[in-house]
Amino acid sequence: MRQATIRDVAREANVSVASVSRTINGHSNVNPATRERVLAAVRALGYVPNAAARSLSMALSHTIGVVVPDLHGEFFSELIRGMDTAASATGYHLLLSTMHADLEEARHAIAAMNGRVDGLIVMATQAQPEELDALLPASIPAVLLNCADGGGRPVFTIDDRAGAAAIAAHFAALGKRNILHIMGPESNNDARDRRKGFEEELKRLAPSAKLTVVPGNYQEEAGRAAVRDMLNSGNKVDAIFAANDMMALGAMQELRTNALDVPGDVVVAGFDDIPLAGFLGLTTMRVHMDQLGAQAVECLTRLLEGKGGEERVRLVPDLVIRASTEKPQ
Amino acid sequence: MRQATIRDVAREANVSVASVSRTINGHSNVNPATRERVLAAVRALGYVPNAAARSLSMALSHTIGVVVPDLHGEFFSELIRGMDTAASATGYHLLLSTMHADLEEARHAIAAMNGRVDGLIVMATQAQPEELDALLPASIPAVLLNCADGGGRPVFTIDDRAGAAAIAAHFAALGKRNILHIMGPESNNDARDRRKGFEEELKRLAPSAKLTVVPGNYQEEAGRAAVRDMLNSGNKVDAIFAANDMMALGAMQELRTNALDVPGDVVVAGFDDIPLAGFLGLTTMRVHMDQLGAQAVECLTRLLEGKGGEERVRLVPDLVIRASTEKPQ
DNA sequence: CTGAAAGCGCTTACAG
DNA sequence: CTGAAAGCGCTTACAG
Repeated sequence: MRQATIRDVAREANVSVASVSRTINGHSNVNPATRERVLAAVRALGYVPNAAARSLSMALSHTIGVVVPDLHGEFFSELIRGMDTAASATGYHLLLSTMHADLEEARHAIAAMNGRVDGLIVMATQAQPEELDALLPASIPAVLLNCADGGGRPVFTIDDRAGAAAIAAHFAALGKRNILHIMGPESNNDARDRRKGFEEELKRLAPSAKLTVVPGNYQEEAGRAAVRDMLNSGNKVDAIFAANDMMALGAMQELRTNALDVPGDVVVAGFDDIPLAGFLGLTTMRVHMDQLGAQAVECLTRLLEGKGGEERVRLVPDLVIRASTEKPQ
Repeated sequence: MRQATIRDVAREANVSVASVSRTINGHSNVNPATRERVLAAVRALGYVPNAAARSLSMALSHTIGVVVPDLHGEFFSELIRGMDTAASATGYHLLLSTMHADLEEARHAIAAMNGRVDGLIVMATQAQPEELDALLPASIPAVLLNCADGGGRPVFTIDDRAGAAAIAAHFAALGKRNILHIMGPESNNDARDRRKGFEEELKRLAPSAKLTVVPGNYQEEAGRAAVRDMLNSGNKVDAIFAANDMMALGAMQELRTNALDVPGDVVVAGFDDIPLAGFLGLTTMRVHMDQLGAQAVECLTRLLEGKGGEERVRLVPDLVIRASTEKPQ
């Protein structure tokens, strides 16, 4: 069955399409009697305005285009969920595309969004400012996620350095002085920032502490291997910070397998706060991806309403202390 | 900067908009020289067609509207991810809305999609067929998820009964005869189906087995409580099936706390295969929400292309045997 | 192979 | 308060 259009309603109510439009949109300059006739016709025909036609006419879609590398895992689902919450709270919708870390795909996705969105939220982590300029249409505002440099556009990021620094402060407060850091992949921005933030804060708060950094790959086994190597080398470590929870959990298990007590002999901390961390009592940094998504949407809607928007927001993760470290005194 | 339109391109290339349109859309009836001039103008102006205008003109958006109750948790994120994979493989986009189990919100979301989507995928689990008829526009096809009755529309569901039956068969094959089922909330469709499927298959394969069913609420603590009650009552159970993984994990922990061996004394199985289940070695049913989403999208695109579509697909979960039950002989 | 024109379903000055 | 008309940016018969 064909959807009724505004003309069908106008005919049914014996008025012009202009009057139907005014009634639908709640304009005040409509005679009450006319309004009633129109509303009756709307009900009778089950009329629902065509949003695409309205967008075209008003050059406004009340839709936000979202382009992310992937949709895999809690990280992205929380991000999208936060965006959805903030968007629907302000009457916006979400048009979703994945780009698989491929700028060509991103270009395609953004082209397909032209005319259907009022603004964009794009996570193109590795993109350079010039690439972003080529990618993003100059005609609509865009907010970036986890980009090093947005080339003047608002950027929202998780503050990895501040997060890692919080772990360093926690270790320092516990009096730990022989510390192992299991790094994430060297090629990974977050991994580098976590290491840097941890190292700098530790140096600042506990200059006498000894820090050993070993490579890792974010997998559980890397955490286990780091502990085995440590034990073999005879290095007397009293605290371990792994760049993510999976490696921290691997380290924790391996310590216990070797009859070391956590947190009695060695305290362990991770990063991300995956569900397993809560279940197994791992101290970690909780990353609020939903808040990041929500804030990005709010920034974009402010831009769309011409109310400006922050330049760069770094969302600091929360330290969640659990049984794998002691509570500070 | 204003986006260039097809008229700008036509002027720049000194042709009519019709020729620009034909070139853009790869029609064959364009003189090569004209085509080149047009393409040059497109490049020069950075022209990108307005997708909303095209949709309106062609009455085709190549977009699928997705309405789900929520975006929380792995369940939904996997569903959306599966949809995205299938959609982008066939050149479709996803317009996303959440309805929070509220039919009025769903109506609103669907109204906002009118004219912007070619079809709908809706998860309105509790909706009756008449409510669905009132909710869904007759003008475009819709595919339903996890609905008991789609009122003639295609419905895609997880086959909870078959999944639970697989656990029953597993227990029967292991020779278990004194069995406890920890149910999910009575009000929950899935929970009821899981119980029913388990009970029927057990009766069929092991008529002599004794089955005790106790209530639960999908929380870890309900699993623990069920085990405590069982131990207090002196009931000699040799197998436990919990309606979801969290309760199964609670039960497993509580058994071990009480010096019972899993799977030696009691085998335990859950449902869902959450990440924790893998980490802690819980036997469970793996639910492929991504496949469900992908199949729903494929069904809908087939409908859109007039190629019909299945009426009702029940996706059977996979039995994943881990250390919490023995391997069958 | 090409262009002028109508049409997709809306909104909004403009004139009355 | 109301309607005829132009316009949003496209596509597509139609005529040439």
